Amino acid sequence: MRPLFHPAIEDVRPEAILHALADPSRAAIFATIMRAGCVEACSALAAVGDRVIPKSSLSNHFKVLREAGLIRSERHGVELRNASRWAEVEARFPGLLPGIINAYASDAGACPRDAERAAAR
Amino acid sequence: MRPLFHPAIEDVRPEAILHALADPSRAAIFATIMRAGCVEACSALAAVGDRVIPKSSLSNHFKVLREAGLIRSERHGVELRNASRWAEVEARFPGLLPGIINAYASDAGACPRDAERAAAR
DNA sequence: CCCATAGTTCGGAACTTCGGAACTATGGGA
DNA sequence: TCCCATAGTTCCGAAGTTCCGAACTATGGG
Repeated sequence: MRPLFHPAIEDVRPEAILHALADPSRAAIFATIMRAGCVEACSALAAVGDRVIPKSSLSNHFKVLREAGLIRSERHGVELRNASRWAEVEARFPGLLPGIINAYASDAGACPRDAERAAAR
Repeated sequence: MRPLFHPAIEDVRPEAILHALADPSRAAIFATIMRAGCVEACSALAAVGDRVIPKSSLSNHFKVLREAGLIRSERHGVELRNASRWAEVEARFPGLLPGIINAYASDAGACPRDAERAAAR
């Protein structure tokens, strides 16, 4: 458990980032870590929207984000603090993260309405 | 087979785009369609780098790109012509596609050297 | 030493992806 | 018209991935 693996920024691959953020829960977790002034415990994110994420799935989501090079996790006492690696990733792949985060943000407005429409059928 | 389904641009979801482009073969296919002046037959893309892609996998890749809203396919005689929906997607999610395409492009330089280094061990 | 809390690992069920073989659709001769 | 060639699609089994509950490990506080 101890040695949390973080890839060096030059080993970060675009496909890993896209794969990590192609899951809306993971994208939401990542967006929260970014917005939250860059440090957040895993358990603070146990829900996305109104959906509860089981601990084991959460643990896996964090692992995927970590191994994609998107976040850095450190043990602080009994909990894990997660910081986004935004600046590093932005330097390596300029425009990638803003594009993705904006896409999800602009979609968030459309999504509830879609859900209503779907429910109305 | 006949009715090729294309989502309306407002139904296109960011996670579908990320998922479609998280596969390097599909990203390469999409980049080629874009660069090639926007129209290309499926079979013109039967290889990515030096790797041959079987017909059935190719067909599936095109389907994923189509259903993600990234390309538009039309039958022209016996073949399918594929055009990228870049402008529409760019209008809906500004910066998303350039960010992704640039990330892959800037990684392409790093990749062969990585391969050499790995081979040298 | 024991307990509580925070995460990780394990393992099986459900889902996805890959690719070969067989199939369908379209157009061009003869 | 019939047959052939070409371009894609569908089917299906093997291999891989994801999800999540249960059991486990690590850390710190009585």
